Amino acid sequence: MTPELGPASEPPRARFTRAARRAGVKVTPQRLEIFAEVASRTDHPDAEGVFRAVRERLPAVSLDTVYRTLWLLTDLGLITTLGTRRESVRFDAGTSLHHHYVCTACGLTQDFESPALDAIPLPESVAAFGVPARTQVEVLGLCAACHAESA
Amino acid sequence: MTPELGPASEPPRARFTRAARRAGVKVTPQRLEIFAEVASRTDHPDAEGVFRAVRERLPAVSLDTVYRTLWLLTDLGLITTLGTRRESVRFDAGTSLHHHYVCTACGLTQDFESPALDAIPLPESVAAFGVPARTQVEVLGLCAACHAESA
DNA sequence: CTGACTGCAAAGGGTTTGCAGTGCT
DNA sequence: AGCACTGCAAACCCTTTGCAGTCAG
Repeated sequence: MTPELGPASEPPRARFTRAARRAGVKVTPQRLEIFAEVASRTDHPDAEGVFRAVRERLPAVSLDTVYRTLWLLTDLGLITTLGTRRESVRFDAGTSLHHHYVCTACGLTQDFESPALDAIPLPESVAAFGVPARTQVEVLGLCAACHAESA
Repeated sequence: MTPELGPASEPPRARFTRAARRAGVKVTPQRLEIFAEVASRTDHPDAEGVFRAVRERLPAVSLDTVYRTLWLLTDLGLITTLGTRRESVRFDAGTSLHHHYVCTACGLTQDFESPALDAIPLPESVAAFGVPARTQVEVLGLCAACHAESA
């Protein structure tokens, strides 16, 4: 699911081209433009945001191509998604401080507790963002079931 | 947005009743049942999952009441949502290892880097879940703008 | 050339909302 | 008794899918 993220130094278009050739998928102007857009941004745009930006250079792109391409890039390991995957919102009775183990393949989220992780010191730079309330560690990986399946 | 999570020891129904009285919202069988359900679970059900479970005790509940109640409980600070809020999926060109500062009010997510956080030792218990790939720290709080607004 | 890819439009699934009736306070 | 709350059903939004034409390899 996330084989490698590749060298950050190589220009986006070249990186995509190499990854696409290797995976046997076609290199199209839409895909180049979409990857270049995501790679150039430090905020975390959703599909709509990418669409609006890419449309300025490629007026004919369609939103569904943006979606298809973003998931393709995810499968190629060139980008990742934030938070839980393409699922519905999940709720959590916040009765105790805990951390999450999230399976990147199926989205299964399991809690674990760790007094050591509860007390992580934050870098000072965080203060610039606002007022932190709590800190959670998110461990991303494959769950046992998905790992067995991919073997 | 998340004033307090309250004592975990108090029974769920009593906790909800106190919180509701204090906030001036009504205590209904549906709300009691929905909160009791979420509080009793360690997995992270979505609205549909809560709905199915609650329906066994309250056959007449409707899915939209479950939604309304879950967001009410979130506003009361009794439960939280997992991952980013009720938004669309966001994408991230994963070029470097970074951590996230997430505003619990507006969902704004900002990256920051911290070599110290990159190297957190994980507790051994995590190995039981599967094969970890990477670890990210998620700092939850208000962003500067939302904090200013709530003041 | 040929199959993968795109754009279009319509379907899909999760979530929200307007309304009239119900029940908590 | 009054007003918040519920259930119903329709609306909504984001995302996905089927199809015919197009283009990269």
